Order: sequence, then structure tokens, then C-alpha cells
Amino acid sequence: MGVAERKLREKKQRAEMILDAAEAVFFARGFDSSTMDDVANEAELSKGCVYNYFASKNELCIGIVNRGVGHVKRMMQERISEISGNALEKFTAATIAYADFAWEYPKYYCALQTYRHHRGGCGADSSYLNRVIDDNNAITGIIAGLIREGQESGCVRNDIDPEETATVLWGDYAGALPGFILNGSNSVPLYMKVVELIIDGLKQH
Amino acid sequence: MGVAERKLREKKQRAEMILDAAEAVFFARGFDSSTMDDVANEAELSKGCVYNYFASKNELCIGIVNRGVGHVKRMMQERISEISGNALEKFTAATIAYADFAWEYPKYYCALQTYRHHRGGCGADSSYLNRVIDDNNAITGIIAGLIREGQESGCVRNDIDPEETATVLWGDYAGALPGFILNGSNSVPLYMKVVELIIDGLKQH
DNA sequence: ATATAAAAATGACTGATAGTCACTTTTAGA
DNA sequence: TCTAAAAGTGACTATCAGTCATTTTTATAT
Repeated sequence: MGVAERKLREKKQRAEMILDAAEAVFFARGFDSSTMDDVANEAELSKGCVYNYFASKNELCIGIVNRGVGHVKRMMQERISEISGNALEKFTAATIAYADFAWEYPKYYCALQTYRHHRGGCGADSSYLNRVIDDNNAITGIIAGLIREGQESGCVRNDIDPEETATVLWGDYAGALPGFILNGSNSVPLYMKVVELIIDGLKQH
Repeated sequence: MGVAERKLREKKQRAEMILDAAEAVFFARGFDSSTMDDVANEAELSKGCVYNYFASKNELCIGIVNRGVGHVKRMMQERISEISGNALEKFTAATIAYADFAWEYPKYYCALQTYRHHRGGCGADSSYLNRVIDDNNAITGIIAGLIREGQESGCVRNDIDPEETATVLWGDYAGALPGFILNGSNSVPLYMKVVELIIDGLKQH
């Protein structure tokens, strides 16, 4: 009785096909200038059918963001695993991986920058949105792991908290830096962490 | 014959009034959920009249972004002028000014984050867009000046270029970090500058 | 084979709204 | 008081996200 399994698989494939179409259309014409009919035509489906798979235009966009974040995570993991040096060298590799991601997949990088804008248009139950959040947490975890590894081996200062610092650093790279401040006044010290790092880096030693 | 002058002044005042109305509406309901009729009603004008002052909904939004960037510039200048210490202390003050801006004017801060999204919907001739660009350059200039001052007084390392570093740092705070990479392959070293700073800051000295 | 019910797909339709433009009102000054 | 320019109006249009009653396809039970 593999029918249910096959149907589930086909349903996922169809969703991916629709995302392929949405990607082609949005990347070519821009999100605002693209219509759901454009996406449906590109996917060779009716508009109503697209809505059976994606609740809204924003949800389609979050689906594309999800692909982008997946690339970032994968590239970081790959690059880190290629490094035999210490944690700081691995951290550098992870950072370059993000830069390379932006260079290799500029359209996905731009899509990532629209995340906050489209997030609001999706319900909290959006599976794509939740996958984006999970991958983002995974990336923060990777960086926190590197900082902890560096502290254990002695190449990274011990007066910083790995999780906090990773949150701020990755938020920094992802362009969310002062967004922390909006989360509450006790987030200001969190923001100051990366500022301290940068100032330490600026100093004449 | 002060009539022409008065008319010009009134025209600017009306534009500011419309921006006040747009701000009230967008901040209360969100940009996407607000209509131009909402803005016109709030301004106690007809929609057509609003369009005499702002070419599009996006242009209204860039007008609000312009106000936000103005606050950032002013706060940075104020805070720096209050510091009698060295360039690194002034740099810290400038950075805290940005954090305080986000805390004091969260709605403006959020508006700033929508800049890229609305920029596309404005022609290159938009006066508000050009003012945003000017203020942004001014802020970069302030930071570059601090770095140069620090280099001259010896508290900042000499192996970095003030303008380049300021561009990357302010882009970093403003959430545009890897955006530099999209400008061309020779921007990658620019991006690596702030990475080096952060890694230096992470190091065990 | 055939019937049947569930799943998938359709596309005409609706409601909302950004932006337009022909027209009216106001203002400045001759 | 007349005139021309500037400012303001709001009905109108074109567009498009999202809906839903209907049709088509598929899986399976008999």
C-alpha cells in the first residue's frame, strides 16, 4: 500500500515545482511586479491550484527564503568541515561561506533581505516560516559551537557567552543588528557585545 | 514681494503635514494594510491632492525613512559632541546613539528597515530618496572622520582605510553587510574588513 | 467492469485599492 | 472685476490577491 506515500511525495514535488515557478517569475520581474497568475502560468497550473499549496503570495516568498537559508546552512557546514585549523579559522570559513552564498546566489540573498517584510503576511502555522526559523537557529548554533570550541582550546576570549555572542554575530551578518534592541531594554547589552568586539578589533594593540 | 516665498513655505508645510498623516496611518496600521485614502482622510485632503505632493505610496514611505535617517544623523552628532575623550570613545557614543535611536523611535527604525523595499518603487529623481542617500553618506563620513582622528591620535590601528572601514561598519549597523558583495567581486575584500575586526575582537590577547 | 467518494485542479468572479484626470475652487495680481 | 495659474477634488479605471462552486482525476471497494 505505497499509494499514500506516493501521493505525499507527489504533493511535495508539486509544491517544489510551484516554488520553482515562483522563483523564476519573482527573480525575473521582481516580487511586486509579479502576479499570482504569472506564477500559475509558469507552473502550468491554475491560480486556484497554486492556492491549494501556498496560502498567499507572501507564503510563496517565504518558501523561497527557506531555500536560501538552507543554502547558507549547507555552505557553512561544508566549509567548516573542510577546515582542519582552530575555531577562529573555522569561524572565518563560516563567514566567507556567507559571503560566497551572497555572491553565488545573489537572488536568494536578496530574497533573504525581504524576509521581515513577508513574514508578517504569513500565519504562525506556516510550515515554510517555521523551517526558516529552525534553520536560522541551527546557524546560530553552529557559530555558538565554534565560539565554545575556541574558548575550550584557548584561542577565543572567555569573557563572552557563546550563545549570546553567536546570536548577535549572526544577527549582525544577517542584517538584524539593532533589531535586538526592539525586543526589550535588556537586549541593549546584547547589542553592545558586538560593538565591543568591533572596537576591540579597531584598537591599536 | 514675499508671496512666492510664502507659497514655497506653505508647499513644504503641506508636504510635512501629509507625511505626518502618512506616518500616523502607516505606524498604526502597517504600510501594507494602509490605503492612500486612509492617508488622505487623515490629512483631511483628497487623494488626488496627496498625489500632487508624493508620486506614490512608496515615495511617502521614503519620506518617512528620510525623517528617520535625519534623527540618526542628529543623534550621532549630538552624542559625539558631548564626548571629550578619544576617537574610540566617540565611536562608542555614535554606536550607542544608533541603538538609542532604535529604542526611542522604534517605528522609524522599522521604517528604515523597509528602505530597500520601497526604494525600488521610487524614481531616481525622488527628492526624498536623494536626501536619504545624502544623510547616509554624511553618517558614513562622520564615522570615517572618527577613524581618521583615532589613527592620528594613535588609538586606532593604521592598517585600515577610514572611508572603506566606515562604509562597511555603518553598512553593518544598518544591516547591509553582505550587500557589498553584490556590488562586484572587488567588494569582497571590503566585506572581509569588518570580519577581520570582529575576529580580532574575538581573539584571546 | 462499475460505482463512489475523496483528492486535485479549474477559472470565473469579487472586493479592494493604487493611481489618473477632467473638472472645480482658490489665489495673486493686473 | 477679470484672468491665468496654482491648488484641490473625487469619480473613475485597471489591476490583482484571494475565493469558491464546479469539474476532472484518482483510488479503491464491490
